[in-house]
Amino acid sequence: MKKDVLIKFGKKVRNERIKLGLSQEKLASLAKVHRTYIGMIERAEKNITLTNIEKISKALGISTDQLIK
Amino acid sequence: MKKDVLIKFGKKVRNERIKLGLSQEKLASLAKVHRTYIGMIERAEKNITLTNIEKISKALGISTDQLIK
DNA sequence: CCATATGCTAACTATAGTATGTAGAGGTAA
DNA sequence: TTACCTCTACATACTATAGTTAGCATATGG
Repeated sequence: MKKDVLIKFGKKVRNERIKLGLSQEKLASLAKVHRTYIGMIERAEKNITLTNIEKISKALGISTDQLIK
Repeated sequence: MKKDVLIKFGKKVRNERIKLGLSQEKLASLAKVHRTYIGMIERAEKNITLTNIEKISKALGISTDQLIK
């Protein structure tokens, strides 16, 4: 029931986060979203909206389309 | 209060839709979403989720990241 | 006149996003 | 061992809003 597009996105977020040596909590505060929300996104449990995709991509320092691709 | 990222996305959708000569209704049925929803997206009135971004990009025949960029 | 396309409102249902708390894994140190 | 950390998974409940649907308006073209 988990959508491929969400799984792929979650993996991308986790990879980029770890690459930067950030904890979920650090990334959350950078992106100004809740701590547990980052975990949910990485586990593909939530269907993220475009504005939050943008927030997270900025926090990760990469372009939005790069994070989707 | 409308977010830039949503305005940009809406314009992109409208441009691609018109380029293909599709009405909002035709695009909606291709993407399997409601007619008025396409209008709302193009007018940046809704904060679209990743799964719907994918639906619409597929209906438009372009990649998801292309539609975001 | 009629048909097609779009904007817009309003109401509703489903779910995104927030927040708290608990538990467990892994590391470090005494 | 035991006692702390830090990080993450996960459950739960709540609030905000995404997404659905119907209806009515206006514009344009046949």
